[in-house]
Amino acid sequence: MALSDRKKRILRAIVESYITTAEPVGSKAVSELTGLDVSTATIRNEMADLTEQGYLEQPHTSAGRVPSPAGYRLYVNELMDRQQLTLQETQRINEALDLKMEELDRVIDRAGRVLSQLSDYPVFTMAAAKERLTVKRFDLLMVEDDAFIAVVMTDNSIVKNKLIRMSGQLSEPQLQMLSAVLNSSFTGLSREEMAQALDKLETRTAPGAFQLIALVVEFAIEVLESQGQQKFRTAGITHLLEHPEYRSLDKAKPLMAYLSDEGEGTPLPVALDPGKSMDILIGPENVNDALKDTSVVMASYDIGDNMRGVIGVVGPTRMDYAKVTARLSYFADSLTRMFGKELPSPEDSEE
Amino acid sequence: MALSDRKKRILRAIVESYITTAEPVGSKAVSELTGLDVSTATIRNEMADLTEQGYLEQPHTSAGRVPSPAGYRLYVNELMDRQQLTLQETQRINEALDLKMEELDRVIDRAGRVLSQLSDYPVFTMAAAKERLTVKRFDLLMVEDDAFIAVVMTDNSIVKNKLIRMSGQLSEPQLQMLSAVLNSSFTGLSREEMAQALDKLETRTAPGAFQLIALVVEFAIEVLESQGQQKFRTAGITHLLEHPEYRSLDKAKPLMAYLSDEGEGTPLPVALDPGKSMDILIGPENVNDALKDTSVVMASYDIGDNMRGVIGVVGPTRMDYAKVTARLSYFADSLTRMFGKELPSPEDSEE
DNA sequence: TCTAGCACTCACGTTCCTCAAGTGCTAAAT
DNA sequence: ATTTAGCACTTGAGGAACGTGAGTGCTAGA
Repeated sequence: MALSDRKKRILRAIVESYITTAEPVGSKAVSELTGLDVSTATIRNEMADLTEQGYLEQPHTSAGRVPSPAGYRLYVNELMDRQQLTLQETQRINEALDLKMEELDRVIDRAGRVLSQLSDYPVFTMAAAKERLTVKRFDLLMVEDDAFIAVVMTDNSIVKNKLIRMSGQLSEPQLQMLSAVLNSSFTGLSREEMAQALDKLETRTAPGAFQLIALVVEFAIEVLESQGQQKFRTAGITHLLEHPEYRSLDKAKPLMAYLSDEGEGTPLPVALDPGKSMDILIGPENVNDALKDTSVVMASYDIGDNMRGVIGVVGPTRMDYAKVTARLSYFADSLTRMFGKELPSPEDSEE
Repeated sequence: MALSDRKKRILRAIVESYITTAEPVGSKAVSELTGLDVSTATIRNEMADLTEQGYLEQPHTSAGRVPSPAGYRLYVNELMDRQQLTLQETQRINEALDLKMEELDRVIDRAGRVLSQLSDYPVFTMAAAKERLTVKRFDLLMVEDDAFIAVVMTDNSIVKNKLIRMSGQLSEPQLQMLSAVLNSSFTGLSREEMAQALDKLETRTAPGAFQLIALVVEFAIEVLESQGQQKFRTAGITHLLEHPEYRSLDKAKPLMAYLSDEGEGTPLPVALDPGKSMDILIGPENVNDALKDTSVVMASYDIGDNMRGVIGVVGPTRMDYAKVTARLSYFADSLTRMFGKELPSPEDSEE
């Protein structure tokens, strides 16, 4: 049952008013906002209909109306104007991203921070490998008599290194031998496969050499792990406090704790459908309990061929969807353009 | 003017009660807490004295007393018991730090998080080079026909690398030549000196080679910069909300914003005297406005010979100093023991 | 020097009331 | 059949009045 045009106008006015004021909207206000040339009584009737159809809610018998999740859903799907960004804003974004191409993490962190400032909501970011990662190449590099640097280059061209100290000494040819073994037996393997290959190798290799190889392979496994892991980061959580729905600490605390407990074992809040480039979850559509009264708008971007990131905005269900989606999609597009296919990774990595 | 023993006992009782309850303390409560065998009236007299001497304050005529900053100061300097850590806590700390020895940043991040959990206050961390940093050694490592990895090892044994792509091709001997130039002309120099040396080199080197050298040196300068920078990070800001003094958003917001605006240009909140290993700043003793009603307890730890870090706890002036100092100093000591002199860098070396 | 007692002060919680905003319904008008 | 005007009703917010209790300062006596 499609809504009449007038109902849509009314719903839209209510959503937009409530988004900005966070106060229930009454029939009089709607009449003024829509500019409809009908009396408030008529509007009340329409509002009663909308309530019955589940698009609006009443906090209590005699307050104005508030959009229900279904109302927001309809709004973002059909009613909302795509907002234009101002020139300053695009500049701001570009600056944040351009800035001499630092390492991946930092760029994304910075992106999160700026997006949060532009949207007045907290922002989270996440990045993870799409598929299986492998080591493309090992290099060993003598630095002192009793130490060498192991350089590991992954599939997606991330390069990491580690200084390895030995008890004995090692000659250059011996090192080359190790390097040859590593490159022939451990490239192109996933973590589990590497572990298996290492087991097999143990029996038919001299213990001394095996020990060194094991050290390097363990390091490589760590690298793959850290790349494969989803890194969850947040920025601008304090923006939450600016919105009246989080004035009460009981509301704010769980969500803030959830968001700020970054890094360590955060149960991932979201999974974006591979097809979509942008997704909106409104209130109860979120699985996680901490997000039940919260909306999440998120977009994905690609990092090289083999990784994908998600950047998202978190706010009250009455968040300003039009504003947020505009900024978010611009960000995600810029990030993809920046990290996209050709240049598969931030070239510098470190440790 | 030294305080009488009884006055000290009273002050101490008031501070400790107020620390746990966050409620003004009345004469009756003091009488019970101290176990002094005098009437409440006597205690009232003593409290009046203490108020006059500036160690206590009254929120309003007829509430109990609250410690003034001077009161806290006296408490931390003379009255406070050094708390013992429980076995579980030390284990917790050790686990957090041990955990297979990841890179420096992560260890410190994790340390901050655990310390925050143990103390129920937000924690900040900072690390910076003590003196001038230089590059100890360059290595160039061919990876493909048209790309090589530049490995830079600093003074304090931090190793970073970057993949450098070229337009043309390069032979192994040519690469060795570049490496020789870098190691002879750019090691042991500070950032500024490297920039100068690069200028001088330009005139007497072939343009192609010079361009590659410039890329590597620029990278090296970036590395030194990033090491020299003070990295300000925080953990557990939401703990603030658990304390009644930050119930009102007007109080909580500025401080939280200040703390959570990590990374980017945070005006550094603190500078620890080089001599001291632990320092306590109470309320107005803080220079920064956002910290005026806030106390900071911080301790320093050493990272190798050339870097020093600060880890600190932020909370209301009535923070539980005894508890915090105990945990903090244990952390700082452990960190120093871990990163201290001998093994100067995050890379762990295996025996 | 300490104590007991007393009058005084304030913040806080409760209750009660009013007020304004907004509603639903009905009856008349278009 | 819709729309409008009018009206009675509901409800939360805000404010005044009030009692309560914790805590104080002061004074007089031990």
